[in-house]
Amino acid sequence: MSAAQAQARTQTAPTDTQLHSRIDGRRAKGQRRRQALLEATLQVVERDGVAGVSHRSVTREAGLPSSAATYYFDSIDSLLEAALLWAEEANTEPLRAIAAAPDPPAALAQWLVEDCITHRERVIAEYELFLLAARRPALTRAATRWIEELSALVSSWTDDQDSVRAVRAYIDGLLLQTLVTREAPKAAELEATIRRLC
Amino acid sequence: MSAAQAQARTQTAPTDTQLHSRIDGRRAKGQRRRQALLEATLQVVERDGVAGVSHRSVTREAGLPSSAATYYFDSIDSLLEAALLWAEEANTEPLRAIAAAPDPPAALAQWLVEDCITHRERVIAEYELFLLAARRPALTRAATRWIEELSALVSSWTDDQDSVRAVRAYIDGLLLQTLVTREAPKAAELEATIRRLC
DNA sequence: TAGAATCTTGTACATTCGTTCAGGTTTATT
DNA sequence: AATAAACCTGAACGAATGTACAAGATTCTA
Repeated sequence: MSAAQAQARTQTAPTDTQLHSRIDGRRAKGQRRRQALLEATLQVVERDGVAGVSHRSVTREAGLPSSAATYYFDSIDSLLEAALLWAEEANTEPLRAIAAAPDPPAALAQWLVEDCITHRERVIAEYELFLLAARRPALTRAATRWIEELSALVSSWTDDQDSVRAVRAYIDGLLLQTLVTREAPKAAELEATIRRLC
Repeated sequence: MSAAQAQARTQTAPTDTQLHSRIDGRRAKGQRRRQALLEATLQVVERDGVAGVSHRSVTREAGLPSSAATYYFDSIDSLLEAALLWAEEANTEPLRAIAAAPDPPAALAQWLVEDCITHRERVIAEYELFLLAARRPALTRAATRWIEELSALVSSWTDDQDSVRAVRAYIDGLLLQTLVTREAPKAAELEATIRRLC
């Protein structure tokens, strides 16, 4: 019952704001809290990994009552899905800037290296959620978003789809190994390999 | 105390078999059970992910009393570490065979594609543990093993270390994306990209 | 402002978790 | 065969987990 209610609420929320002339304050608060839970979830994943995510840990992080997690999200999975989607959306803007740079491959290489170093925990969190999608179909759509955005960027300077796939795979693999070995990749080498693959 | 005892036991076990003229049956049994716990751990990771690994789930899988997990391993981490190391060792033999094949890049490509399809859960499990190493330094050594073995193989047909790193990263990234998107990679494309990177 | 509708949460429940250790069991030694 | 040493485990502990829902709080409507 509770799950079905939450589901219905989540789905009707967007259309409802259009039906009323004025925004329903109750719904608005709900949206704000949903957002807070997403940020809290990402914080927890960064700090303790996906394994650290529980209704209680997330709500504690967000400063909300523990029952709020059950109330605003059907399940932990839907919370993780939304969190991954939101995390990937944060990459949209940087990727757009890179596409507009004078030398996209160079800009991409530099951004990746910096991201890995200054936001290590965040990148680990993203890959944990990414890999989790291999098990939970509910997360697949969110995970695919990263793949698509990266593809779109690479496609802006090459038309060969095999090359796009290759660059994409190379980047994910390099980041993964960087996270594990703790050895920062060299931007120059990264850039050179990207060019070699196009 | 218990942790220290287990540690000491683990470390002295191998040398002890050399000290006695006959194998100590007690130790032998311990080794057998330790191995059983490793296999059980990998089974659990394949089925339920790293999150599903607990003292109880592993011992249940192995058909041993729940306290056995605490007895034979200091912690869940050391159990996971040993399991990852053991899992990677299972790849040693196939990689050696590939190195001896008439066309290593082609053999590698084919093996990877087949592995991804027929042992999907197993590969997911390996990458989960691999990524976990980014958080747990105790797992780093085990994770590095895969990197080193793959490097050794690629090094057998190219001397350029940049190329070795690139191929390694490409392979890991491709497998990762394959697991997430559930789209099997084409061996021909994989092989072609590997060659392009050398 | 009163009442209705909706949203929110405190609380309780049954499970599962990691850990501990006294006591039992197995193996080696004499 | 008897003793000693090492190995092993059942049972119990407090802590943390997901879930459910009645009661309370808030917001809208008339």
